[in-house]
Amino acid sequence: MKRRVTLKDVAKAAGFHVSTVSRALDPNNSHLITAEVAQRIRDVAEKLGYRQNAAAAALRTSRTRMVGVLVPDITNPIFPPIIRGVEDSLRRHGYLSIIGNTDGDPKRESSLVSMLQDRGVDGFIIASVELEDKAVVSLVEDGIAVVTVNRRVDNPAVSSVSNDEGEGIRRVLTHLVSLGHERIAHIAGSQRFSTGANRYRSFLEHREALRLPADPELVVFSNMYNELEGERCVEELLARGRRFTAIVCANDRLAVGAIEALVRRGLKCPDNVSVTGFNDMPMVDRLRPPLTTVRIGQYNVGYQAGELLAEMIGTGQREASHVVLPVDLVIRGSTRALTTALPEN
Amino acid sequence: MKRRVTLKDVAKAAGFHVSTVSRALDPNNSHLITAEVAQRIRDVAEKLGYRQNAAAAALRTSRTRMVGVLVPDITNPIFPPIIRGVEDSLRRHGYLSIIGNTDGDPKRESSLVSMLQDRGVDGFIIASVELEDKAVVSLVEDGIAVVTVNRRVDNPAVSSVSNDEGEGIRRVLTHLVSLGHERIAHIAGSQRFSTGANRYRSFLEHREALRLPADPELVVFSNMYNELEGERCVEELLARGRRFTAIVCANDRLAVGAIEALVRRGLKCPDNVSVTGFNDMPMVDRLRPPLTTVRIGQYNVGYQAGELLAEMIGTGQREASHVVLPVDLVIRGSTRALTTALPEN
DNA sequence: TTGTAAGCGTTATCAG
DNA sequence: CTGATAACGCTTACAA
Repeated sequence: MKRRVTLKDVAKAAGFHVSTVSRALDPNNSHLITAEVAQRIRDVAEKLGYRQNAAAAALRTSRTRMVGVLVPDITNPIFPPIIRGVEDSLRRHGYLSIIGNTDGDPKRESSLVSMLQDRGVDGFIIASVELEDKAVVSLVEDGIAVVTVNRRVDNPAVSSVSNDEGEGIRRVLTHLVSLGHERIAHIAGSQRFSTGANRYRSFLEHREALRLPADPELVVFSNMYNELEGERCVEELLARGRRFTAIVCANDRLAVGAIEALVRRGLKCPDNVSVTGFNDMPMVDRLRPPLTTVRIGQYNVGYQAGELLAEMIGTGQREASHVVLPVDLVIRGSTRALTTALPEN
Repeated sequence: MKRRVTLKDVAKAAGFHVSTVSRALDPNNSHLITAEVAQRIRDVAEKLGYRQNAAAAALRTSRTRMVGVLVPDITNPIFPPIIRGVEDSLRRHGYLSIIGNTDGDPKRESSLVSMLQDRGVDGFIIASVELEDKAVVSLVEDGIAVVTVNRRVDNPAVSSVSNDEGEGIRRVLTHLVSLGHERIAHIAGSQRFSTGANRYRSFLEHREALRLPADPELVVFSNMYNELEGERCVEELLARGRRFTAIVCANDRLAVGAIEALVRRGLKCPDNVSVTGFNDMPMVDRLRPPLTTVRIGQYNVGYQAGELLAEMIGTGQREASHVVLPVDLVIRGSTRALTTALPEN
């Protein structure tokens, strides 16, 4: 295990001073150096296998070229493509991403944040925020570069890249209406998250705009975005005894659970009840029935967040931006035109 | 944006020297200090909001408490649980994980490796290795701590944590035989990967042990672990015109593609052909039909790899270990007893 | 048990 | 354009 080659080694071998070598090797400063000297130095460095010691550089410049990426749980299929987008973007700018799983626990989140701050990350991309997220807001107030992705904080000072949830829900509802549905239920996401809150608000808004019956009993709130909650919410919906012919779910996992619960109760999707999701996560096109859902550009939302953060770090600019990306309705097998026979549950 | 609190600040505030403060704050050295002094210092540090500057510590000790985690593509559903296991384990030991996607490209892999070495990571967990992986072997030869996870390198000097592929295939085959199947095809994984090679070898081995017909035309090799390749392989299998009543696929994604191609050709699974997968990745229990597959402990394989790496880093021990974890057969709907009517394709 | 001082490898400032 | 020098914040012999 041999000692790493340092600037000093290169300097000695090349016959120049370390500071000259440092400049020659830094693209931003190499123009200060005679071109051929710079080239010679680069050759020597290459030959010796010189690699910058990132810790030393970080200590000196107090920039680590690392960013922290916080997600609730990498295991949730929605996040990998987002993370991938973030990483690809950030890597192009020379940043490495450190990923942390918060499990949606604010305590874990702030402990992770401080762990990453110890490491001196240059910024944060956060997918795990809640609408009221003190940790994130105070990060921003301290002048740290932060971009939330997919979700937003209820504070315009925190930059974000998110999806056009309103448009997604509008497209879902008009699609269902075009199929003849009127009594449409909603399994809402947790209102602690901007996604849950926005989709719910849009549901109400467009339900009204489309002049659909506004029965509050047709909305049930989930606590988490998972299949089990989807099942529970359908059970609750059925228990309320209101008639409905379609369910708009706040995300795909809820929809998957919802369909499962319907089947268990002898109701078929889409024959008896149409169901829609949100996100178009991997595999939902292969389910039976394939899920009608709103496609978000998962990779892209991550990529754009990376770009935005890189710019904030690079320029030192801390003015907040809010990027909202377009969505698409993907019509598949879980929605169907209303026929004569309506279920009377 | 105020200056960070340093040891010196704490020292001044507490009325001790920085070295004393450093020791007091380091659990490994605090025993060298009068207990109450140590406590007082910790209190002051806390009050001032002291956070260690990791870059400075790393520069001094040349240990960063970061590890590199390389996967082919985080977007592939098999990896998130593994990564999660790695991270959870490593975090308990105080390490942060930096994840990189290689896309299965050896060039990208070695570029990532050197990027991470620049950053001075203390070790590597690599899920993206091929059987002949020069980059990884030379890493190990340089004395770097490396553990491969899920896959192995064809070199016993490289530590690994993997699954009992042989047992998995054995269970699959005996299951199929118990259902009356005899002419069993195999869609093998790429032989560049230990998983593909092991599962293929085990297939041959147990096919012989079970005295099944050994028709080489019943094996077709995929190039990548994805659905499209599964489809292609089934097409090839059908084109060969040999009779078969079951297909053992080297992994779940191949199986998903295989079933799709079968359906397209008017063959039903499991009615006409039984299909098995490997990995039990998320969602395959919700497909139609739900996939019979071999369950590996995805989280656990990652966790164990993290433990092993942490130990290697901690002790400096570089002797290779090879951990092989048990697997389970999960019988679901994609396999069925052979009935009278055999398809004659 | 605590203090002193050197040095990890860079980069930035200042001279020349 | 290049060289000398200091300093980033921490750890660790060694000295007291």
